[in-house]
Amino acid sequence: MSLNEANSAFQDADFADDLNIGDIERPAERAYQGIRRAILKGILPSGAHLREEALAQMTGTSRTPVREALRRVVAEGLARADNRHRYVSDFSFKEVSIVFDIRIRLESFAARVAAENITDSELAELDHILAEIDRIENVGQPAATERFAELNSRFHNTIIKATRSMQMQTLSAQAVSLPLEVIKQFVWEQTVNIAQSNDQHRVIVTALKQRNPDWAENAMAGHILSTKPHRPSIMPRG
Amino acid sequence: MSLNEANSAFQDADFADDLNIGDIERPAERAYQGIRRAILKGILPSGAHLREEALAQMTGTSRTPVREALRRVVAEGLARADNRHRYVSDFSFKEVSIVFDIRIRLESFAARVAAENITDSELAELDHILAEIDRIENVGQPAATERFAELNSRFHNTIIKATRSMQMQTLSAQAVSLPLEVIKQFVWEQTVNIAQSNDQHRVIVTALKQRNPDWAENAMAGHILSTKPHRPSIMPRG
DNA sequence: CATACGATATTTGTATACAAAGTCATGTCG
DNA sequence: CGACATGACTTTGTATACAAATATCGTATG
Repeated sequence: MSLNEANSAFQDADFADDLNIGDIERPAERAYQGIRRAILKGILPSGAHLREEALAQMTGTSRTPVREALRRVVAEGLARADNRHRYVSDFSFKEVSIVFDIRIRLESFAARVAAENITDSELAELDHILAEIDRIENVGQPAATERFAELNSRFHNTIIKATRSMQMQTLSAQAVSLPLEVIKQFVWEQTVNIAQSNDQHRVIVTALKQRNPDWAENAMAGHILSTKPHRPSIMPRG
Repeated sequence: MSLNEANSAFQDADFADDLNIGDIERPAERAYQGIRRAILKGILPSGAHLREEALAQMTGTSRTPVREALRRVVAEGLARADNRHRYVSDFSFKEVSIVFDIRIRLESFAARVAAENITDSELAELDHILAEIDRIENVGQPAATERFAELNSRFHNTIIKATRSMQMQTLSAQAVSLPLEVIKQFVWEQTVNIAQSNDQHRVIVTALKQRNPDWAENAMAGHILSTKPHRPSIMPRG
């Protein structure tokens, strides 16, 4: 077994703590979150063979929810299907870089469409998120970064939802999940600038309030561009 | 049962012929292709509740492969998950239009990346596809349209593969599947111009041969733009 | 010594039984 | 008469047994 080293890592340990899935009741969700987090935390490294039985044990479920979770994980791009097996995707700098370039195009277009469809209550929601981000303290601490990641995610999702397009939401969810999580682990700790990011958020919201599609599109593109990693050296793997 | 009318449509009929899944052996593939085609052919109309047991009967398999197929269909955007149920997506003009706009951005970027990574053998493959499209006869006949759709699909997929990015391939597969199939049914019969389309293909290949990213990007954008439906009236549903 | 072959073990695919959750209609009580 | 509790029914969720496919490894053979 040439890929065994990848799995031997979770033969005898209790990963419920490590994966923070201890309090997730529904097996399908447990399996999904468990596999997802194991990949993102590097417990399941690039190229690791995702064996159903082993993952069922790891997440404390059975093969059925694991199989469904694997479908989702593959659809998200975190794993790839090959023949009948699945393997953890590689998160080389080149792959992450391309996903950012795709996000720039996808989300800036979303901002354009949103500018023409966003409701007042959604704009209020964005204002609220802006204020919450401003209130983050102890910048640099893991808790603060975590909090920002969550609010930032809500900010982007609110705009995507404001397009009123299910297809846009489906597609974006997939394009966004990879970098938002991978980068949170590898890049943000070192480079994220919450204040600067929120300044850009404010510009985007202003453009949306003015229902100015061109400006919204440009502002969103600039915002994502500014978070795109540009040095291969900051990627620890690949 | 308010949504029963959607399912009563396939209670007593034999859809194996209609769906052309008679010769697909593997249940998982049978289920997937069966559901997919039933949606695209309108047998399962927008909003129809996708019941596992009924679909298992329809495709001649059991619930397990149907559930996996439903995951794929949802990930592709052909259906949406809501609570614990799944429903056929709506293919309103607005949704199809947005997917085209996304494709323009996604695939033109793919062409840009491909220009820097494509191999000589892939360029030869593109030349071959071009020649095959030129050889299509009886333009206007369903068989010719079908043949063009297949070759056109191969043309676009070859370029996406030439980006050398798994993430690009994963994402594109989903963005492309919806319109390429839906439009084939509703729009192309009326508007596709094979000769004009292949002229555009030739320009794209020339740009790729010259390893000119800007030109490749622009040519691809123009090509997809020219196939985008711009009149709501040509969409029969939604 | 390399290779082809076949037995064995491993892994995924499929079907199905049962559990859980949600829905709807009915009937009872305020 | 209306609100709500109750229970039957429908549908999805989960676990598991078994089938099929594939990989692995030892052995025999040229």
